[in-house]
Amino acid sequence: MLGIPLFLHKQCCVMTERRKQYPFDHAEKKWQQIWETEKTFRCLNPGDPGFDPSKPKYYALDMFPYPSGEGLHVGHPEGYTATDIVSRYKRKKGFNVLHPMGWDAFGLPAEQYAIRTGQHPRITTERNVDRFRHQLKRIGFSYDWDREVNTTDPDYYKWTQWIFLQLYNCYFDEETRKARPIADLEAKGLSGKEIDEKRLAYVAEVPVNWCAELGTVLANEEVVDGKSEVGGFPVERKPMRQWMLRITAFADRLIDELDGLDWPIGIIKRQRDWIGRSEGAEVDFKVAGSGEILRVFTTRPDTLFGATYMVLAPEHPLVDQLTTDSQREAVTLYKEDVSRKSDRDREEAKEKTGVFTGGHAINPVNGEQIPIWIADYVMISYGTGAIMAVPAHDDRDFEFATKFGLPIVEVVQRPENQSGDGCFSGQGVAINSPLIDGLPTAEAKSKIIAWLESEGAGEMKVNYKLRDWLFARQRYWGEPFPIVWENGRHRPVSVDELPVSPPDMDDFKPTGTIDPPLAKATDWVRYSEAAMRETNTMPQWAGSCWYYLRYCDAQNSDRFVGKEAESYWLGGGNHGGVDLYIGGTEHAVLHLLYSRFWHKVLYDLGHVSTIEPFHKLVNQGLIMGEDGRKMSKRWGNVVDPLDVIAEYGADSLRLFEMFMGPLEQVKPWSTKGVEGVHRFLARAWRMFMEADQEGEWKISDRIQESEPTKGQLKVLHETIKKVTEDCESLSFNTAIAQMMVFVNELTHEPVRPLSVLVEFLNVLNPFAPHITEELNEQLCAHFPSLGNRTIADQPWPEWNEEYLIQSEIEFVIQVNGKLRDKMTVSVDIGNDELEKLALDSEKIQPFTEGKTVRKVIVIPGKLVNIVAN
RNA sequence: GCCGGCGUGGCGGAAUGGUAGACGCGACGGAUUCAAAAUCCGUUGGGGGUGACCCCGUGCCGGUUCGAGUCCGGCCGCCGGUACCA
Repeated sequence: MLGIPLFLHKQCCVMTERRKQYPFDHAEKKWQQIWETEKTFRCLNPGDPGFDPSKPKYYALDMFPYPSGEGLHVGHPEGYTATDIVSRYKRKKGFNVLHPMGWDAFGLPAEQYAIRTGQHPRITTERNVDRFRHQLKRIGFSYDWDREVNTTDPDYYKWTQWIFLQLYNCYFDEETRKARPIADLEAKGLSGKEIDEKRLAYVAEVPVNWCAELGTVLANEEVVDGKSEVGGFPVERKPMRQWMLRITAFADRLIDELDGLDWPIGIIKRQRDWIGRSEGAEVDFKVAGSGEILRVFTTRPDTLFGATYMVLAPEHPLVDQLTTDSQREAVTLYKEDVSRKSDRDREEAKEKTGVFTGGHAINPVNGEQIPIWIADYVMISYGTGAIMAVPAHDDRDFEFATKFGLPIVEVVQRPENQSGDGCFSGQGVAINSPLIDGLPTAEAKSKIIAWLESEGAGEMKVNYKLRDWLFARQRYWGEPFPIVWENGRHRPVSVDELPVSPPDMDDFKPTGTIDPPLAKATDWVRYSEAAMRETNTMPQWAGSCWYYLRYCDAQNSDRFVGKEAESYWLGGGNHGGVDLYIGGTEHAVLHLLYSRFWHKVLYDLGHVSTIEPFHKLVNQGLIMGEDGRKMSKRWGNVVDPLDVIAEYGADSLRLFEMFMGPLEQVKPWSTKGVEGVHRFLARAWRMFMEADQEGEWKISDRIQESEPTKGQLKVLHETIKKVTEDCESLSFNTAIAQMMVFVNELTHEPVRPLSVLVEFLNVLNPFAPHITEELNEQLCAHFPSLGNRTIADQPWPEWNEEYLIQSEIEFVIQVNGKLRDKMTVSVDIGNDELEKLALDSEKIQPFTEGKTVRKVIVIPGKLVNIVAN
């Protein structure tokens, strides 16, 4: 195995040599070095020396990555390349462009690694960040690295904690629908306890997904099949004291204020669905033979007369009290049964189950007694955990009633055009409902709600699927809360104590109890004689909620973002907010919702100038492995951008990322495809350069300071137009195709006018910044008339429609919509003449012979269609 | 089940209701070469014809239109999201 056959080895070297069709390796490193040392893409803020206030601003943002131990794969730079092209394009269009990058670096993997190895998460995090930064720099992105942020940096999380204190120190005012300082409440004379109940950051005892093995609570989406997603450890539901954020107060605004946003409709819809607003009524049912009241939520109060039984969630607090002795055993068994089922089991159960409690409730509209059942198709976590069952008009109730032989009473007349029997859950006209008979559903609803309200038996109610945000984690590697506890009460630390840094520890293992690892740092926890520090940390979402704000003014040590910087980068322009935000769909709901929530609070408190943070959002599609499977270690199909760069160069990588297909689409990686765009760049190179006898590259003799021909101007201006429009619409794949067309044409020209080639370098530059700068430099050295300049500084060229006009146009002649002939005629030919030419065409004759020409349609500049039969 | 998105050559993909398949990959043929690689030129949706040309073709069925990949209705398939939300 030791002796590698020599010929193989040799062939291998030859392969590498042959692929370097132009000296990309040297040129790319050179220009990256220049950009680094000269801070070419440094972006100035208002007030900075040299800042040009006359330019419009453009903020192009990437979703910043979690710097994992694996490094980037070629999927990551897809969105980054898109924003980088737009950034470089906009700079050339005369914008001040903010294009930053940073690290979402708190998180579980670094902590898990620390638990296994004892190595401090700061060390691994730093190493991973270095690797990510190195990879990104090798791709040649035009980030302003002076604005790099890292959520684990004390200068950063200081302000994360500061924002938490803003949330802690304000409440939601129902009247103005705005966050207000709690000073308002103090002025009104509310007690400390009453105020604590209104804060946007509050403490509550809530059931959580507790994973003892990981020693932390998990979000619902981190629990799969009743086990932790990471490690597969058992997860149990248990009530725990937790920090919560009152996002539900903003539910309506989070829906309504989506309106002006330029987001994919799918994402808007998912946000709406997640918030899950539904309008209806809460109705009180008295429990027969006791003073208890059972409250239910329904979106169809108009069907109240059809409620033939009631169902409580098995976990409902009144179940035990309602259960009669004869049913007690069955109820207890059922509850045990349900508690053993995982959420997944419960969801997948096809057959409805449930038991009768023995108790009865009284329907407020007609005084009828209806049986009370418990069943696991009713969830304790939604509405009131109890429903009135209307089997005639609800599919689930219908299924349940049919199975258990419960009565079904129709109270909505289905419209005549909708036939069928069984359950009807649509809108119709109320029947068998004395108070509302004959009314269509909408009116019936409002009348019955008015009646309930007058009787004190219910009220209109809006329910949301959205829950308050569980904001605490039992972890080490996260932002500590700037909170201390004294005599069972919490209070904030003073702002000048920020940042509250995590203590240095060697042992990051979970404590084995519900106490977070920070509890082990007893010196740190003891804040004073009487007060103890909060030992929970914030979830990873916290740092990513506001990083786009910090980029505006990343070095500011007095404020989370300077007022002027914030209002310039986020407030200016036609709309507010980030002008372009590109990232994956995996953040369609949570990250974007949480960010929007914080932003709105900061807006209400006067700290930011827009109601929404992200004006335009685009999701890039996943890049699959070459085998069509998702890129993962498991399949061994992961492609490292650095390997691609070593073989074909960064420009080829960038170009191929964009050439694969539409940005939003899922598409597979292809090494052959990279070779394709690499060949294109090599052809572009050879359009400028040729190798002399010694194999040295020099400017081609065919490039001359000559007048361009009409044809050359035409293809150039077509290219400028196409690339400009495609940059605006993010259709980079077709922009590249057009540039290929340009190179194919110009390559064949015996003389290539300098002016034409220079403009081409301008449009190619945002896509392939290294090769274009290198060629430009060579041109400048050879043609003194160009002066000494860089391509990135040159303005984006305008296209001239005049050059696009052709003197002769090829017309298509159709008979009955089918292509039969083509002819080339002068552009200024009249429609009548064209029509005549078409009818007289020899090739057309056979198709019109013996037929009557009914109509001739002439589309100027395109075609003639003869209708004949 | 429900809600999105998408079905176009061997493959990735182009096509303001107006020449379907731009551009790229692959394949085939040729030039160059001792030979190869690289490069350059040509062909490349299917079928028929010596040929000029002809017929068929954008998942399937129907509709609107002078004209449909594109618009409308109904199906089928794939991908993503979501799930007893009362």
